Amino acid sequence: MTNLTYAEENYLKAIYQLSEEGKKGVSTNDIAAEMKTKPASVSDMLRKLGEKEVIEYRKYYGVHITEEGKKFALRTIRKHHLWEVFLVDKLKFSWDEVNAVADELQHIKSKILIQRLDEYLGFPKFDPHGDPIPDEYGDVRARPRLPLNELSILDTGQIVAVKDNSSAFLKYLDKVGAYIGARIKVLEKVEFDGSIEIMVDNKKTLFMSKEVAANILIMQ
Amino acid sequence: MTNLTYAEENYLKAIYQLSEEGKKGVSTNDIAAEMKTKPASVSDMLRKLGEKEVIEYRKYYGVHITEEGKKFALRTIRKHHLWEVFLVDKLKFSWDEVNAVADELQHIKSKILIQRLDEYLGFPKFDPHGDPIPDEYGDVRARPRLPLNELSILDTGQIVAVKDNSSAFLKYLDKVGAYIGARIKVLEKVEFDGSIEIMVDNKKTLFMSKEVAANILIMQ
DNA sequence: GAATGGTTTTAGGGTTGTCTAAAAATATAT
DNA sequence: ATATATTTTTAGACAACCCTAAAACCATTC
Ligand SMILES: [Mn+2]
Ligand SMILES: [Mn+2]
Ligand SMILES: [Mn+2]
Ligand SMILES: [Mn+2]
Repeated sequence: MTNLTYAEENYLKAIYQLSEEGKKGVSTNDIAAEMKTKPASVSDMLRKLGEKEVIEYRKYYGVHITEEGKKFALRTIRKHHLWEVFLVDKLKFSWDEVNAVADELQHIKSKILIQRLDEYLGFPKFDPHGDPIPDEYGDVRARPRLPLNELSILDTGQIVAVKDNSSAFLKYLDKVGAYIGARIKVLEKVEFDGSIEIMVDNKKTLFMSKEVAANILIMQ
Repeated sequence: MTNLTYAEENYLKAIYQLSEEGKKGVSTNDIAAEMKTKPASVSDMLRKLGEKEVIEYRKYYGVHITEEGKKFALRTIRKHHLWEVFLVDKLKFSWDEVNAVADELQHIKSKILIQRLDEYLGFPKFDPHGDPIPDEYGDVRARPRLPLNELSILDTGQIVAVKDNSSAFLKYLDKVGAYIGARIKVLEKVEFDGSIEIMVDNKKTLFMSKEVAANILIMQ
C-alpha cells in the first residue's frame, strides 16, 4: 500500500486540480505557484511522486496524474470538502474562514472518521464553495459550469460555485450580496475592460470587474 | 511567539503527563518509552525544547517543564480531549477507538476552531475516559482520584476515569460492564496476587486482577 | 576509591522537504 | 538556423526528526 506524506498529498491534490483545469500536462512552474514553493523543490518532489507511480513524469515536459494518483488526490479533496461542510454547517464558520483549517484537517488518516463525518453531515454533495464532493469511491458528479465573464448579454443562470477561495474574495461576495444559489441575468457587458452588470434574484443590479466575474461559476 | 512542531507538541504533552505522575524530574528513558522512540532521539529533542525554554534541561538530571511549556502542553491536551468528546458524542465512536484519531487532531492549529468545538459540545468538563478537560486558560479542575487497587475492603466509590487508554483494556471493561460513573464497593482483596472482587451498581460482582484495578480510577 | 551496571549523551548517518545558485534543456523570435 | 529568453533540473546546503553504535557520566557496591 503506497503511503503518502502530508507534503505528497498536498502536491498530488494541487496537480490533480491543475490538470482538471488545463487538461494538458501540468508544468513545474504552475505547481510551484500553486504550492507556494520554488520550482527546484517541485522538481525534487515530482521525481519522488514519479517513483511512487502516482504521476507520470517526463523531465522537462510536465506531469500527468495516474489513475492511482487520482484516487489519492480525490480522497484528500473529499476530506477537505467534508471538513469545510462540517465547519460551516456545524461550527458556524463563514465560508471565507474554512479553507486554511480544512487544509490541515484533510490529512487526518482515519477512514471510519470520514465515513462517520459524511453520515453526520447528511452525505452532502457540494461544499460551501459549490465544489462537488467525491464519494467514497472517488466518483464526482460534476455539473457543467461556466465562468460568469464568459456569459453573453441577457444570458441567465445560477451561481453554483466560486473559483477563488481566498477570504478577501469571499468577503467581497458577501458584501455585494452574491451567494451560491443566486439567480442571475447579464444586463450589460463593457467591451473596454470586460466588466459586467448583472441582475441578482430579480431584485438588484450589481457591477463587477472581469476578474471578479471570472471567479464566479454559473450553471445555465 | 514560540512555535512548536507536531513532534515538539507530542514530547511536551508526554513530559507534562509524566511529570504530573511522578512530581520529580522526568527521565530520558521514561520519555523514550512513552513516545516509543529511542533515548538518543529524546536527548536531541530535549536540547531543542530547552532552547525554546518550554522545559528546563540539565544534562543527565532529567527535565522539568516550565510555566510556558505547561501552557503549550495543556493546550494540546485540551484539544486532544475535546476531539475525543466530539468523536464519541457526535460521531458515535466508542471510547476505545478515539485515542489514535485524537492524537492526530490535537495538532490542528486554529484557535477559533477549538472555541467553537468546545461550545458545540456544550463545554464538556471531562473526556470519554474521565480525564478533566483544561479550559481556555489552561485551568484544570482535577478531582482527587485513587487507583481501585489501593482501596480497602468495604470501601465504596465511583469509577471516574481510566488510566490506560488502549483499545484492548477499554474493550475488556466494556465486556465486564465496568464504565465511567459506575458505583462500586470492594468485597474482597486477595493478598497473594492483589486481585480484588467488587460489587458494581449494587447489582453484580466482578473479579479483576491487580493490573486491571490499577488502571481504574475511583473517586470516593 | 575502583570496578560495575545502568542511563544518558554524542557522533555519524538516513529521510523528508525546503532553499539558492548554477547548469541544462526547451521555446520563441528574428 | 541561430540567438535569446524562459523553464526546468541539478548541485549543494540546511532544518527537523529519527536511528545505531560508541563514549561519557552517575550511582552503587565491594
Ligand atoms: Mn477549500
Ligand atoms: Mn471548498
Ligand atoms: Mn486520549
Ligand atoms: Mn481521553
